[in-house]
Amino acid sequence: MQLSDAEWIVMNLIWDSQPTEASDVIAALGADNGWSDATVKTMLHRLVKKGALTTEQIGKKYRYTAAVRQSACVRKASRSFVDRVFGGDAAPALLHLVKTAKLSEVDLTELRELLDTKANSRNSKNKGSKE
Amino acid sequence: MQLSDAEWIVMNLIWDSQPTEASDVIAALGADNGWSDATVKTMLHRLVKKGALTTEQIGKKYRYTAAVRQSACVRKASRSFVDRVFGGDAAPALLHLVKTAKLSEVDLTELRELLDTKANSRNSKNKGSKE
DNA sequence: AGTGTCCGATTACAGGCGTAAACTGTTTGC
DNA sequence: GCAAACAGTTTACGCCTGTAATCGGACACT
Repeated sequence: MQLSDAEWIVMNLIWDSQPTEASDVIAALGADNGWSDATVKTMLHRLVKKGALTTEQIGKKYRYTAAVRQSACVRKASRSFVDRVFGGDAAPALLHLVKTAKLSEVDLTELRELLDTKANSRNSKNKGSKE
Repeated sequence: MQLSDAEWIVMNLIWDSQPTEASDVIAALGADNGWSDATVKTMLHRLVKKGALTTEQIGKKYRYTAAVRQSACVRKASRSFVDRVFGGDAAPALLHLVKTAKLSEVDLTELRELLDTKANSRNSKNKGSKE
């Protein structure tokens, strides 16, 4: 599922607080982004049409629920980003992001732990090709 | 400078081997991507028009040279990626990428060193930003 | 019951993108 | 010198995007 910029904004909101009604989305995004009602409605409709959202009719209103997992979309977008900007090579991408990002100490610690984990698992079982 | 997918492909090639003539780009990208000559020409033209490339006429041919720094485009694309997918928060982006990326031991080491550097510089010049 | 209101659906429209053919002018081989 | 090759410019076209107005049906209030 490829999402456009604007669609990401909508989906991020819905992933955070699904199921959601259109009015909530309209309120939130109108305030945050200055989109008109009509624009948000269009977004919702397109997302339903492309299968990223489902609607269930509760009484007379509809509730919107994500039909695609956020993690899957994130994975896809990340790969696409690394592919296009770094030619598919994740390491320079990471280096770049670390260099430019503002990271809290907690973030740094967490990242280091993750790297340690990766290094260890590599050392112990370095024949598992399970990705 | 915002580059589209296809434009990234062209620009990455040119950054790697500038200055370049159209024929080289056509040859490389025709082979790699199966693009027709016409398509590559269009890309080059559009990139010139949007200011990402410059042409200098050497004799009768033109040579294409990047007019924007790769690093600047990378920075912009990275920010845009983090913004759209992770709501501007770099830390989850990094965690995700580290989790899913295949990283060599060299990559891992390099990353850890970079993290250490960041942590140290933060500790030494910490002036109580409490956020 | 009529009218305003809310909400989803349909329609609109300009600009970007991927893809490419056609046109034009120059160079070069025959 | 003329035709083929080459290179840059113009034009084309359908789809996606961002942005939005308008339509149409159901409810709600007067």
